[in-house]
Amino acid sequence: MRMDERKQKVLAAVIQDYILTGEPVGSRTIARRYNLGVSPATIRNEMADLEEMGLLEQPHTSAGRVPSDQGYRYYVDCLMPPAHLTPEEEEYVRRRYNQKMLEIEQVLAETTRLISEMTSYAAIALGPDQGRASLEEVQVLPIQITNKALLVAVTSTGVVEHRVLTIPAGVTPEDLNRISRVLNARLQGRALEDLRQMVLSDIYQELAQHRNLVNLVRDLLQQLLSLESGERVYRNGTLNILNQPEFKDLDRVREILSFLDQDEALRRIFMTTPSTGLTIRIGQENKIEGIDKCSVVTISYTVEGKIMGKVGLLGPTRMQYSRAISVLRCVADALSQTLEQLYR
Amino acid sequence: MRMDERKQKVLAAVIQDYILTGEPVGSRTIARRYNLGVSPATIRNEMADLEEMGLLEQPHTSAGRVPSDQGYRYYVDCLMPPAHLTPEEEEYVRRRYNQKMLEIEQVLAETTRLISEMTSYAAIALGPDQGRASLEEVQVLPIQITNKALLVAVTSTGVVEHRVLTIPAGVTPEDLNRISRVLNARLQGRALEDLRQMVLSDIYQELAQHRNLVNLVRDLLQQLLSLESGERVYRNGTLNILNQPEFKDLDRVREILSFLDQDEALRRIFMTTPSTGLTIRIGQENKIEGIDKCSVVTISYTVEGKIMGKVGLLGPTRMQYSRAISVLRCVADALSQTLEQLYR
DNA sequence: TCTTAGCACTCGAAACATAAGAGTGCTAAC
DNA sequence: GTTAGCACTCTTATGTTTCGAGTGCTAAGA
Repeated sequence: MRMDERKQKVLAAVIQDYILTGEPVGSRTIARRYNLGVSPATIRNEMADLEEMGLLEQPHTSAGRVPSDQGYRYYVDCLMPPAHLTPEEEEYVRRRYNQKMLEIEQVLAETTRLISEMTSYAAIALGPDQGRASLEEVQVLPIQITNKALLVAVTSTGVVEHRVLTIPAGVTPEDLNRISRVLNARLQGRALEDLRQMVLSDIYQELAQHRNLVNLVRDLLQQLLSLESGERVYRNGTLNILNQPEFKDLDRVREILSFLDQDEALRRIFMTTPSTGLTIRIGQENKIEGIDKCSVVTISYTVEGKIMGKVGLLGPTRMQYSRAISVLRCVADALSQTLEQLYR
Repeated sequence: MRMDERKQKVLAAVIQDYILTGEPVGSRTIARRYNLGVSPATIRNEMADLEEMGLLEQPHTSAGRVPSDQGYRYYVDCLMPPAHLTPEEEEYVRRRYNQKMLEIEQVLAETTRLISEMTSYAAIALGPDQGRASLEEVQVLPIQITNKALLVAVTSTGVVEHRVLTIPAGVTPEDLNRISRVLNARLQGRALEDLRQMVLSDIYQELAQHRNLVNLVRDLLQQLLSLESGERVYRNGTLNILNQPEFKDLDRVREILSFLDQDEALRRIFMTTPSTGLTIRIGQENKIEGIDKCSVVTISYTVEGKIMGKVGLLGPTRMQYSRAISVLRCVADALSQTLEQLYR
């Protein structure tokens, strides 16, 4: 069956109406609201064709039509009018990034907040891969008073992590200083995920000459290896799905919320997404159990042209795709610029 | 009306049965399952009395009885048999705290995880008041490569916070060292909430002699003032409420989940609780909008006899109170001990 | 050949009716 | 004071009816 222009118009009308109202839409409604210049009967014929093509579905015989995943897909690929944020909204996004934020974690947290606020869907984000990031600075700080020290590590992605260590009696601040120097000399510029395979025994040899440092150094290296080396995950507005009329079923809600609660699950969303540009996954296209009634839109953000991570949102398949896309485009843009500055 | 022994037995039976099954319980059930040696008719009379006393309620004429908030209250205060964890469970709790955890934040996160796991309710915790904690260490670290520095602050509660700073060109590591020394000398032992009222201008004067340090120092002091100074809030297992049959209503679920989502709301829960020992708030006793169908049990944890913060849980008024209490007691105990060691 | 008016048909949602069952309160007997 | 008996109440489940929205088909018209 061919997809002539009128079919396209009908399909677009059905989807737009359904996205707007959430109710199955009938031929009469289309004829009335969108003046295509033909009668309901004609539209009925077209809709029957579109159903046969797999683009529309009928919940039951006497209901209107509802878009199928494929229908949304066709709409998104071919029919959807391009949308832009208003200048005011673009300005608003820019302002939100103009706050003083000097750490990527803060920036990404703010990003998810912004996305969920502007779309009313659940916003998610994936931080840069810490494993590939290199160590930029390692310091062991003495802490007065207690028998503790602080291991601080800064990676090239600007993520700061710390670990508290117990130091054995007799270890002096000078010892710690020496340790810091050696660690920096040996580890600076090395990728976190390479640490595991590196010959840390060298360092161990060099530092553990003194008896009382043996335990400390072992502990320290162990802590270094335990630094989070995957991509960190951010989320915001997950409770927004409670406002979607299609999720009035408790079991489904539980399923989705539990899903969004797990870092690993969110990583899986991003993993199965091509690493570049904007991606839209509609319903079953998500090969992931539990969100097959949802759509996921993601976009990557970059620094100096290199992809650093991704941000995205999750909502019902009945999503305002054009809105979602324009928000994500704008936000990813502003985010990239912000990070660009951050790393300069 | 007097509360004789038989009434107590009937009330206890009704509540225990209701907690177990979640269904309104009738006189027949009580007579069958709990052998009080009297007939359903007698029990009916007692239940009518208990209803008149405000301890039981009837959803409708032909349903069984359901405990009222006051009924639970009487049960908790006077009837509930004391419960203890099994030795295995106590051992399990101890083992969970035997992991290497050197930071209070980690300990509290693990604590909420443990509580929600053991009770299937939502676990919440309140960290120590950072405002009253004193600064134990302030350091400004140079970071190689970039034009950034790292402000690290450690408070007496063992909380570590960091802030990234931009440093103007020309500032040397020695400058930063000097700044660290001065800050430490001036601020060590001061409470965070006193910083605001302190004459920071002294420090400003002392440090900002050099032109190029002016901005940095101003920035630095500002960051110090921005250190989180309230109590941090922890939560875990909030989605457990989706499993409670009494919360099958989406609106109620939304209300509670949104509530639990806000740090401020959680603080309010703890604030309205007397600062010592174990507290149980049943239903409307929570003077807080949105959780008036819930019960909250909290308990404080201490270090060297001083109250540091609180942990607790939130579930339906139909809660296994004795279980909740014994879990919280045991956990709070182990938590206190763990922190005790941490601070030694 | 395409379009459309007309109409019978389908199916779900809502309204209503009925029956079953659980539990109560009351009364009178023990 | 206790309890058996019984009428009564109210919810839940189930069935029935009605209503309306929307369809598919057919035949007439352009």
